[in-house]
Amino acid sequence: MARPREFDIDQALEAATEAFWSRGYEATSMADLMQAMGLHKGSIYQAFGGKHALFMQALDRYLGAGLAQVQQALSDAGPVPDRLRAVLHGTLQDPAACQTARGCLGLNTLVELGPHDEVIAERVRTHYGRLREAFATCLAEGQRTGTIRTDTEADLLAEFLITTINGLQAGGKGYLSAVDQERVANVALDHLSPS
Amino acid sequence: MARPREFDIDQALEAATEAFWSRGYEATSMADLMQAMGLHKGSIYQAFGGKHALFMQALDRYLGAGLAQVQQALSDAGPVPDRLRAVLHGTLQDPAACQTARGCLGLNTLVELGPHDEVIAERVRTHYGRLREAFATCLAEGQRTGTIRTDTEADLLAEFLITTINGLQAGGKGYLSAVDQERVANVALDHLSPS
DNA sequence: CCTATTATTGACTTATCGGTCATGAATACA
DNA sequence: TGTATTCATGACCGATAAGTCAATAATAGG
Repeated sequence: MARPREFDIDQALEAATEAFWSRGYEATSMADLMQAMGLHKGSIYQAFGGKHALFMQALDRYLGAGLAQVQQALSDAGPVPDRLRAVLHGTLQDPAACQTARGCLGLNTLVELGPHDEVIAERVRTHYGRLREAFATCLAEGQRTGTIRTDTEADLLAEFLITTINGLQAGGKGYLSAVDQERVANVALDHLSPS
Repeated sequence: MARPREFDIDQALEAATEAFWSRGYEATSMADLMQAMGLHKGSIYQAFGGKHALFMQALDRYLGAGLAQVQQALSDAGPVPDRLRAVLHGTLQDPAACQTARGCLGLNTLVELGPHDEVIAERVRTHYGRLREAFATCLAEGQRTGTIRTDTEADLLAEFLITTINGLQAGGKGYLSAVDQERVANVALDHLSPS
């Protein structure tokens, strides 16, 4: 029995995510967010509780969706190496093509806020933990079916892949073209084959 | 024939580097810099010309020193794999041990400012270009002496190594312990051996 | 229709941002 | 010693930061 909200929470959160994604946390002002979300300042504070709280909700939404996407791609049918290749290639981006190479919001946040914001660091930590689990499960399957080398634990190979992805995301923000990213990704993927 | 400067430029620049390194560009205020450098605001503006100009000089100094260090380590005596291992291990850091895991200022800058500041992006781009050259030269030597695989170009292997390093630097800012970083580094280094 | 409850709006507050500048101090050279 | 020149100092500036709040609007239940 009250006045109903005039905007969609999830849609507003997505708009906020876009803003944080392209500019980073510190460089995104409330004015930027107001414009991106199409809302007045008061509405944002009432619905989300402030810049930091808004960022957390946007981050959670982003990480959750990204994780689900990866989990699905990794549990597809088809050979394990193909799934891994699809996931890695799916993350690439051309810094020349995109006006602003946003990279991955998770990585951006890890680098910008990881060492200073313990609450956010915790979220990012558990996200990368889940990501590692997803990769490790897929890699273990590959090890059982003979398409992935067995002389290294699946968990470690998973961490290696995530490290590669993060390195590629970083390179894509400035000095690595999409083609070069793909070449490097293939080098990493080659390393997973049984010898 | 004028009043001499009372502080050391390079020392002040190093203090500024420390500040930018631990907090990032946006999150470091002029007040932070004043405290870190032990200088009054006017002196900083007169000597360096403003926050952005100061950051550029600090970044140049940092990247130059880092490149020289890597170049020296990569042209050491001893087997090529040992040199590469030394360089990779030299970049690792424990996020738990350090209060604030600063990572690498070059990577931090690439992620924070790469897509938005063309002047800085250019510096970072040429830095990573030189870094790739240094690694490629060392890797090519290893290929000639039989300690590095020859089925992949040295340039590509170099880019792969830099990608790994950047991924490790990122992981070290939040979710990867020094031990785990070392494990992943070893996986990447294993990939360089001839089959 | 009345009322309780929540949403919207935009003016307002306080603090801090990067940056400027007038003043006074310290030196080298004449 | 006088003077030109650069340096150090900190008060000051307009702009903008995040955040607050009182007034108004819109709904649901009674």
